[in-house]
Amino acid sequence: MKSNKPATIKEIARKLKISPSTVSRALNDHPSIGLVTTMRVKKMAEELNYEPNQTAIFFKQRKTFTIGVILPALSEPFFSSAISAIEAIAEDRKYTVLLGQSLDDADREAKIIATFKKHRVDGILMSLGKNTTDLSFVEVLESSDIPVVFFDCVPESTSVHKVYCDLATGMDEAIEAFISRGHKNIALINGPETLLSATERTASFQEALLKHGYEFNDKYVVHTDLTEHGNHAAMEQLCVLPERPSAIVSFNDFVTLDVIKYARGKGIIVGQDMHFISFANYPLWKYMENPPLASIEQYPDEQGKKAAEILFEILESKEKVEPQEIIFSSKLVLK
Amino acid sequence: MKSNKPATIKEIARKLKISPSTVSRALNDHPSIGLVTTMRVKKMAEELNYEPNQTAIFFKQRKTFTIGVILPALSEPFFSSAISAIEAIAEDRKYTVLLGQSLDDADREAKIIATFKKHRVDGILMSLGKNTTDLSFVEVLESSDIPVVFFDCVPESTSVHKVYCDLATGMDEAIEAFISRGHKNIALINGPETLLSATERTASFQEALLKHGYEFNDKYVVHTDLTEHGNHAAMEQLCVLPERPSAIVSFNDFVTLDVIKYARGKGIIVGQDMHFISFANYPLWKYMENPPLASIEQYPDEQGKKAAEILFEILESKEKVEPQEIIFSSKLVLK
DNA sequence: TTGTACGCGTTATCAA
DNA sequence: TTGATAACGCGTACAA
Repeated sequence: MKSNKPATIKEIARKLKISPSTVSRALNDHPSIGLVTTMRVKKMAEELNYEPNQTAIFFKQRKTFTIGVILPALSEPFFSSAISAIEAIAEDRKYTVLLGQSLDDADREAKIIATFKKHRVDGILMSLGKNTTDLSFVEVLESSDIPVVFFDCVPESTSVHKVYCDLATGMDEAIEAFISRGHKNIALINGPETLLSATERTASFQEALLKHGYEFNDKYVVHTDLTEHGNHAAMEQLCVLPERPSAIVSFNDFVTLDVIKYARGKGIIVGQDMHFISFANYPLWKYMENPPLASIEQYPDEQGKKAAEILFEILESKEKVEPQEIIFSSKLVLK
Repeated sequence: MKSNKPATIKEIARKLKISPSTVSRALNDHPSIGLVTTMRVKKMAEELNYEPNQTAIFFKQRKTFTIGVILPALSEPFFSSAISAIEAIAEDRKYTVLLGQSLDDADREAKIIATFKKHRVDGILMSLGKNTTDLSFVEVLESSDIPVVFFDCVPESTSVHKVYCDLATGMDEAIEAFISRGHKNIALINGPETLLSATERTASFQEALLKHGYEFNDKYVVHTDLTEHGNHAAMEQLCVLPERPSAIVSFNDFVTLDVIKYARGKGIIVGQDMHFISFANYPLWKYMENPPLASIEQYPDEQGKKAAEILFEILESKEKVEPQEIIFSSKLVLK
């Protein structure tokens, strides 16, 4: 078995009776070093199983070739897609990905950021947790010269880099799909009212209805706290309305899953008595016997890819990069 | 806006007209430093927004407080559960997690290992890809003093640390469940024959049948390459048998999803004409209208947790830790 | 109680 | 073409 202390430049130099700097240059193919010397050095390096100590190099060049990715939870297929795209880009650029799941907990989020900062990541990609209100960390990171690019769940501020999906286009297509199929009573099961993404959904829901000459009735907008119980309760609220909706847009696919299950329990036939469209485009709808009518794709991989590209653009550019805002259009995908 | 060059110990020392070593000690609450000095130093550190440069510390102590996790794909809920458990343990110990997805590609796997080695991770947790045959990297890592703990998909070697799930117990329970419900013709849709995990399944399938006094007929064992088409083809093979099986154990939940869909297309009613059990315990079965009879839980989080604990035990112990082998029992979970 | 000196592995600068 | 030296930021043995 080999020794566990990896060889260093110094050792090579000693064995060859030349100076460490010569060795360093030879290994880096510096033009000033003679061919013979270079060969000898490389041969010896090979023999001694030399491997550059990256921690020393990182330290010296003040760069770790590491980016941190912070997201709510990998259990959501949306985020596992996103991080896969990010990892692919990072690998191309010879960067490594540090992982942090916030689990929608602002404290955890803060901790992860602190850890990443300690580890001197070169940059951060982040999708905010649902409960994050304090965004002061952005400035802290900025003052440490660690760029952040947000994706999917992004802050309102215009002075940050962000990549996200415009919900309005998908919502509009959803409403249109429902209307063209003759639905009169269209409801929205929305997330907690405290969420920006929820208020956006309500706004675009209302707008889409009006645009198509429909009335907006706020009785048809209910809210869930996104727990199973909350999802069922929201559905219950809609079911007891005098004119029960026949078409429902819901906050996301997870809500729809719960709601469909609830509906089944009530004897409501999905795809016949009641139709669903939700956000996210959960990959397994195709296996369901009675899937929703459609899902609104938000392109996690495109978002991750673009966010990563922006981050690397920032890292590779010497000048300050102006805050970028990239907006993808969400899109209705029929099932 | 603050400067982007974080303050160093030297600067604090200069401002306070004391030596850097005193500052260092004060910041680390070294007992020999006077209370007043300590206070002054800390105050100045605060003012200058001092943050220890971890890359320097990592470099010096030859330790990065980083572990690498290599797994096939986060899109499998099994692995996203596992990595979440790992991340939780790592966070406790103040370690950070570097992510690498192999996508079942041996070349990618090798690349990731090389990258992790360059980054001088303190240890590695790994679940092998389906196509990995060359395990020589284990010795290479060992010679670099980077411990590896395998989980779930582990090598056969007895000289490595590994945590995995014994498939036989779950298989036995599955067969028993089928038999007790009166099934005579029980089939197995297995993965590629080249996979160790597939041969294991066949062996335990056979064993369980014999144990219950049933004959083993290899016509009832078919193989799929795990693509959608392969899954359908395997099912087709079973359907054309003279005595069509009424109960099927399949390689994993993804295979079952495809197969159930196929069965539906053929007018076969799942849970009536045909019953399924598969490995993995995919979390969304509960939303399915006609779910499989049961799923065999393989405890990704327990596996991840245990593997991480072993790794930290190795990292924290000064002596060599003997190769550990932890085997969880898989367990049938009725749906 | 505090300061001096050194080293971790590498590379850039300057000198030879 | 090569070598000596310094520096990155920190911690610590040794000296005072």
